[in-house]
Amino acid sequence: MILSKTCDYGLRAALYIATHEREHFVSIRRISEKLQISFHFLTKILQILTEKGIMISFRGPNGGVKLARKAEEITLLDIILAIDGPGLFTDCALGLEKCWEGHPCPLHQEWKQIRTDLKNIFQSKTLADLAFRIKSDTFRISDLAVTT
Amino acid sequence: MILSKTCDYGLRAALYIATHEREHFVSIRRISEKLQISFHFLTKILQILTEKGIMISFRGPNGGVKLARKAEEITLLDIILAIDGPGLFTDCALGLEKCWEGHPCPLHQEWKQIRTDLKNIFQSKTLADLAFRIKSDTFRISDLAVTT
DNA sequence: TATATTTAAGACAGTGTAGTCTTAATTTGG
DNA sequence: CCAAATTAAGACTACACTGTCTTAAATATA
Repeated sequence: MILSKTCDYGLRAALYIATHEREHFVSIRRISEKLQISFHFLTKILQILTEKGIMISFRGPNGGVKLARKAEEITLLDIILAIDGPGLFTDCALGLEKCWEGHPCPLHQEWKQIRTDLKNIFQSKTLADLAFRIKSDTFRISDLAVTT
Repeated sequence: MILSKTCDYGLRAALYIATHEREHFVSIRRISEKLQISFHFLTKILQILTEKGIMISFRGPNGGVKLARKAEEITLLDIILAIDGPGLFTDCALGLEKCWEGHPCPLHQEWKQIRTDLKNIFQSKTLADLAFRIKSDTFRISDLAVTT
């Protein structure tokens, strides 16, 4: 698994929110039901994104979470870095602690390229980009169909 | 972490063996000491590679393990598939079970390309390719220098 | 044949991720 | 002010991955 399950859920939830932005808060209960993710678990994940300043939360009736910035300004990379950290984009393919230009593992150059490609993909896609695809109804963020 | 630690260790051990091929068996104890990997843990990992037909083992004095085929004929992909399985090259970026051409997640196309690139890199590199680099002494398979 | 060497096999423990549950704090609306 | 709704926080459980240890089986050699 490239991304942790926690991160997968975080991304899916962010995409759900991005496709339902109407200036108000979306309740975590609703997201968890629509995406079939454990409510309590999702709450903890979204707390991380709130702590990191990617989302804003609000308690009480009509509370929930919403994106802290416009969906056009949040990339998948922002969310991945917040939840899984930068390891995916920095770690050695063979798991060596000390692997750099001057002291490379035998896969270093090729791996550097893959890591760059990976980072570029996640950085070049915003929540708005993918939300657009989801709204076009041919892309999905859950194993089951997601209704409004 | 892209590859499991078990897989990282398996790759490093295979590369060590490939750089020390002299037709005879290399003891796991020796590999574990040279690469600073727990002996018992490494034994279990190499048992997997033996079960999968990638290595051949032999018990008793002067026993150990060796490559079942020539280093030129074993790719990194062979070892990764044996230990971690094919998930890295098949799984959806968002962790969806049901994500395919007809029912893609919004990152499907881009992700497919990354998975292909990943697979190509691992498939195009044989143990011999990397052993050659290691012997040139500018590449390493351990955080510490590896002596003969 | 006896002993030392080495892998095989499996039980067991430690750690981190994933997931559940309960209680507290905040907010709205009657 | 009170009750309901909702996130925050933290304790707790389950499971997989990582790592350790012990015993068994196989092999070489003296």
